[in-house]
Amino acid sequence: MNEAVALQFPVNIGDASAATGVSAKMIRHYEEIGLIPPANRTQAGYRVYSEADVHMLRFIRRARNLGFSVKQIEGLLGLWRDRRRASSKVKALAQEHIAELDARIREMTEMRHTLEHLASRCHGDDRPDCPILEDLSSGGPADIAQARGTNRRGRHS
Amino acid sequence: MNEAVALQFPVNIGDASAATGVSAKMIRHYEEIGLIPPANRTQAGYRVYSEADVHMLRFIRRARNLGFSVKQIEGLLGLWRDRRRASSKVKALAQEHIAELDARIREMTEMRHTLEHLASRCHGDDRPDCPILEDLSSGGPADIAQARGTNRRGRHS
DNA sequence: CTTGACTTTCCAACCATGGGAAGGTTGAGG
DNA sequence: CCTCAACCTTCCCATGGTTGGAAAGTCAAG
Repeated sequence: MNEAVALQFPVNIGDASAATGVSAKMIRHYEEIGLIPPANRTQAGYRVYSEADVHMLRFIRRARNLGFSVKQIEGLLGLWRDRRRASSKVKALAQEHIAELDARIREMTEMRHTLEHLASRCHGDDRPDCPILEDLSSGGPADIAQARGTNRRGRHS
Repeated sequence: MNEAVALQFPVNIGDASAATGVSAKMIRHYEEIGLIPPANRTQAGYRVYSEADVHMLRFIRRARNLGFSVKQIEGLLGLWRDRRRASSKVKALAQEHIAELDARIREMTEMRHTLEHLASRCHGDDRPDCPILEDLSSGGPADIAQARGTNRRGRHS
């Protein structure tokens, strides 16, 4: 149905956006922060995008969908454009990102775990007592080291 | 060693921070956004915190450690203070948050999966060919519906 | 009094994104 | 030719949670 009527290049930002799934706002933003080079302009000042530009935007969206940061995408784009790149560099970037994902997943899984545990012991009825609040209220296992009893200039003598 | 010299209340923001693990910056921020009531002040304008205040700040930090948003903590604090609360409300809040965690974990796990798959097929040597870039460059399975062939006002006639 | 560790407020940045205002451009249809 | 809607432009603001710094005031110890 949406047979995609094959847009003819170059296109305006709206078409570029629709063709790539990157919002016009974000396309401008990426240009502003230098992730993509400044677009060509019509005499009226409208940005115009070539097929290659659209290709690049799609690349960016896909990388974002995989959770790469803009910083990382900058690197990926550089490698993408460099036909003499070493695939090891790409792989390293990917693995760096995988490690980040792992860290975040681990962190959140731990939270989920603790929370699940607490919730499972909460009656969940109209009585007020609740292990969740009790834990938050006073020191579950996860507490942070205490320091500084009173300021060095404390009034202790 | 850090036998915590038992600070005497009320305390300054620095001591409150050290005693709770919430940075002074964030304590002021929480006050500003109304998560906590405005602290009492000395004549000089220094914020002072009672033992109860410190308790509340610890509560907040623990909730944050579990990944609750400030919005959610607002709710938790309300329930915490309400001795006639129904534990069901607390549980509901917790489960709402668990669901959010689940969603994010699922999302990131999926990313990790895809990425891992691609990375495993990348030689990672000095040759340039790399399935990671190839996938980003042209349509892995995750692509977004295309719309709008050309603007409605397109030059098609 | 000086020193330095504290405190205050204010302003800005991060990251990625969205919202909206005010104004210019385009092209189709009347 | 004029009007109207749908585009486009730039600009500023907001989100969420946190950190950073600057400029200035306070406080206690030496």
